[in-house]
Amino acid sequence: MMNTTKAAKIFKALSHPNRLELYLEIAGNQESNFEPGEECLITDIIGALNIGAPTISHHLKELSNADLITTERRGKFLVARANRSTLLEVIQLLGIDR
Amino acid sequence: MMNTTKAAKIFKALSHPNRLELYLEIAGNQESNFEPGEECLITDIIGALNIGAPTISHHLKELSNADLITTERRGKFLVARANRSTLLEVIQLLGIDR
DNA sequence: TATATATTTCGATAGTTATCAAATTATTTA
DNA sequence: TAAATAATTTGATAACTATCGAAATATATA
Repeated sequence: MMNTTKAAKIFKALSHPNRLELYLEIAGNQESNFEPGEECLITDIIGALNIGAPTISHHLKELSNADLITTERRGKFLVARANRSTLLEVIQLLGIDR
Repeated sequence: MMNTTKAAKIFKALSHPNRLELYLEIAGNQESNFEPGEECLITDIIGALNIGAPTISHHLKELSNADLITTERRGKFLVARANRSTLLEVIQLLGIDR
C-alpha cells in the first residue's frame, strides 16, 4: 500500500543525482529494448557512471528497498529491471491528475 | 530546464515524510478550494502537523527552493501555493508515459 | 584447481540535515 | 505605543549517508 511514509522513501531513493542517473539508466535501457532478454547489465553501468562498484551496489540496494527496481543474478552478472508500477502509484499519491 | 540534478533536488524536497506531508497539505488545500483567494495558510498547518514552527519554516524553504511551491506574505500570515508544473516536468523526465 | 571477473560487505570518514530552544523580526491590534 | 501573534534566524546536536579502499564472496573459465 502507498502512503506518505512509503512515498517519502521512494522519493528519497531518487533524491541523489548519481542514484537517479542509475535508475534512469536501468529504466532507459529497459525501454530501448523490446526483447525481455535484453535487461540492464550492472557491469555496463559501472563503466558509464563515475562512481565505484561498492557505491553502485549500495545505490542498487536502496532502489530495490524502495521497490523501484528488481535485481536478479544471472551467472557472473547482475541484471536490473525497473518497476513502473511503483512509480505510477507514487505519482497517483501526488494527485497530479486532478 | 529539467535535468537529473534539478530532478534529484525536487525528489529530495519530497523525500522526508514530514515535508512530503507539508507539501500534500499545501497542494491538497489548494485543490479543495476553487476560489483563488482561499490559499493555504501556514499557520493552520503548524497546528495540524506535529513539528515546530522553525522546522516548518525550514521545510517551506526547501520546497520553495525546489520550485515545488511559492509563498507569499499576506499581512501577518504566510500563504503557500503548489506549483503543479514543476511536478509535471519531473514526471516527464521519468518517462512514465512511454 | 588456479586465476580472472563481478559484486558485495566492512570499516571509516566527511558532509548533510531534521529538529529544537532561544532570540529576533515583522505585522497587527488593543 | 505596548502587547500579542506569526514567522524566521541562529546555534547546537544527533542521526544519516555517499563515498572510498580493502577484504570477502560468487561465479566462470583456462
